[in-house]
Amino acid sequence: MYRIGELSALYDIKADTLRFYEKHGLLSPSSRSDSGYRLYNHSDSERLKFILRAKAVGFSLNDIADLLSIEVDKSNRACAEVKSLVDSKLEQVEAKLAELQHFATSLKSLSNTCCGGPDSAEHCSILEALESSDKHIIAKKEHHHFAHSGHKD
Amino acid sequence: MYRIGELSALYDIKADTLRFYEKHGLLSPSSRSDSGYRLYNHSDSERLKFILRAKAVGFSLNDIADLLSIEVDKSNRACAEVKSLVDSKLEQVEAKLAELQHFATSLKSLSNTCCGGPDSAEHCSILEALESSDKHIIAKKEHHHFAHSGHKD
DNA sequence: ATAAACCTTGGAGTTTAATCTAAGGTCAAG
DNA sequence: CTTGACCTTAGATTAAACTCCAAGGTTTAT
Repeated sequence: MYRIGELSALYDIKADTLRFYEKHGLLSPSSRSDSGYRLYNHSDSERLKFILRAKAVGFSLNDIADLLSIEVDKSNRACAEVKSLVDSKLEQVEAKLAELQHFATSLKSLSNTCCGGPDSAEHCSILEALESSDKHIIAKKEHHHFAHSGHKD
Repeated sequence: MYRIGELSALYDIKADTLRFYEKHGLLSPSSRSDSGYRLYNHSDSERLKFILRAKAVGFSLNDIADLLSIEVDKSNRACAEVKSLVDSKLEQVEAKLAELQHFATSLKSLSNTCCGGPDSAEHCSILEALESSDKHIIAKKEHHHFAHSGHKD
């Protein structure tokens, strides 16, 4: 059992943040001491970890409340309603994944081209790197065929 | 060339948001009309796309300003300073990727177990699904050997 | 040439997610 | 038995990211 100060220290957040999450229905301590102190157990701690991870990848506290509300009735009853929620969140997650993979590729290529390679930089900004990673896909189709194609600005 | 209303409509944001981004140094129109209207070109539009994508995957506007500031001097001069910025952003992106993959796996397993399978639900919340996806990795090592192996919590 | 739909600015207001303050109760150590 | 670190509550303040408003100029269509 953790008191509010212990749990907040564990995740490097403020005790106030935990009270804030409680007020907004995201995380309540599973019990209280005789004198009214909040007491969090392991499961509360796992729930907090989830909240913080979800937040880190761009979900709002409302989104997270939705995710946490996915508590399917064991008797298979609530499944239909829940499935659409899960699937819509899964779509969001997969869209974010695709974006991030794009970013990662661009940052890697930026890092290699600008700072690792023997030549002077050709891709010189994250934007150019992103554009060139798009072009790379097209270039494959056109078999890397860069003639003097009139580039009008 | 887009006017502010056209560009904002294109990305389903408010014109005010574009003025806000301009005030905060994220995106300025490449020119103005005679009467002072903002005029955005294709490259401005690409920059906006980048901003919105970065935002969607959990970067703050400050983070995004950092990313956009990665404009390496063609002469290879600024590379050293820039490389550490790129690499630290890459680390952030890869951490987010790992989190999201975790989420995606859990949501998929939740969807399958609860709503697709012939059996009644066993994983009944996103939290249990996340926990069980951790266990799954351990289970692989033990060659899917679910005997009564004393599971001490 | 005048209305409707757009644009300009500066500044105020809103939402989300915390973070701080004040006034007081609790608990372990000296 | 009191000092200091911790906890309680309610409510005020902050910061980021918009979002709206007022007063006025511009463009386009009739």
